[in-house]
Amino acid sequence: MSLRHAVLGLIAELDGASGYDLLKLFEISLNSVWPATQSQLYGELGKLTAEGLIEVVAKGARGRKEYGITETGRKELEHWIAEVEPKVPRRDDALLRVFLLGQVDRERALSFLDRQRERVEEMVAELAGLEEAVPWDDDNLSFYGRLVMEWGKQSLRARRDWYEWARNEIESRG
Amino acid sequence: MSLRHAVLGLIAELDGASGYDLLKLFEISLNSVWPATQSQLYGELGKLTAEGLIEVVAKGARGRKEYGITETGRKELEHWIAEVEPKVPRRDDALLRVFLLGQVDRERALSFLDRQRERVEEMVAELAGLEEAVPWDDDNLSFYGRLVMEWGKQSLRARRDWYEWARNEIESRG
DNA sequence: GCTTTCATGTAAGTCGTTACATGATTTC
DNA sequence: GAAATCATGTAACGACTTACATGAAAGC
Repeated sequence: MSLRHAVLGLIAELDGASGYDLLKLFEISLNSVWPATQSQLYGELGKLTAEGLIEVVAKGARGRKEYGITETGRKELEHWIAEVEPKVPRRDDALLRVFLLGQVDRERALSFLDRQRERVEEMVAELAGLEEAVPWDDDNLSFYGRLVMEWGKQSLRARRDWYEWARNEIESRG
Repeated sequence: MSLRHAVLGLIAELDGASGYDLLKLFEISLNSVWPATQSQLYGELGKLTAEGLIEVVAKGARGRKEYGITETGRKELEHWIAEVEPKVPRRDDALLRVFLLGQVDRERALSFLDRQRERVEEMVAELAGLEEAVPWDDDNLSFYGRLVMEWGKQSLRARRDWYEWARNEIESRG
């Protein structure tokens, strides 16, 4: 049930937006935190409207519908942000492979870890590039977006270090 | 498509197992990497059998069916581990909240980050306790399980530090 | 006039969660 | 004999992905 709060939150931050606006904003801002497809988005907008959390505040050209958050929606959003405990994501494709690494021979295991470390390094570089490219403002979206991006970099660096360590553990194993 | 490889991998490691065996093993070993419910498991065993990646190798009391991995299954497993690139998990409930933290007042934002830092600290302690409680063997499952657990601890510590840093960033913001 | 961008909607299929349903065997 | 454990299966619902489908307006 997080997509709905992502949508609700962006509509609140933008002070009104269309499905199309949101789609663009998801791509550039929420893509690494809570991605959403076009089809999911329009579906959710329909449900949120039906439940009275958002409403159509204006209609534009080409069938454009601009949504605004309602009082009910704002309450739900604030409640979700501050009072609902987040669940910790657990599923991790790469770690599952590490767990099962005993099923392939030593050479392939080592090269797997080396390759993953490289991939992570590329991702760090990409993020750093993105950080420079983004025109950081001093609004809330920029401020909190920067915090989130900082987490992205830190966690990738931690992952890189761990891959290196794990590789050495395997190499020095009997 | 990772559940199937988790199942395949555990059957290979155990050298044969029933749905019930796997259910128990998922709970104690894969719970923090790739959790699965009973209903998912039995469904996947059916599909894997139909596709010839596993087969029933023995039948026991109470309708018990023991599965073994086939040659096809083993090839698919090794291919998936060593050659299919893992996808990086992106969705993170807690980070989405941080991104939208401008929607609640400063006080609630700070207390949110404090509470999350505390929760992470509890999780670190829990993991450390689990690590001591587990009877570490010197088989592959233990060896690689330990590597994965080490990642769990490192990433939680990184997250804790970040929560602390982010809190201070907000506090010192104009 | 043609292409791009804006703009919305729906359908099919997979994956995951929760709950229901049933029964055999072992342990106390 | 009752309770716990072993053991499997299915149904309903929600979330996510991919693909299909359509059309209006703006830019060149």
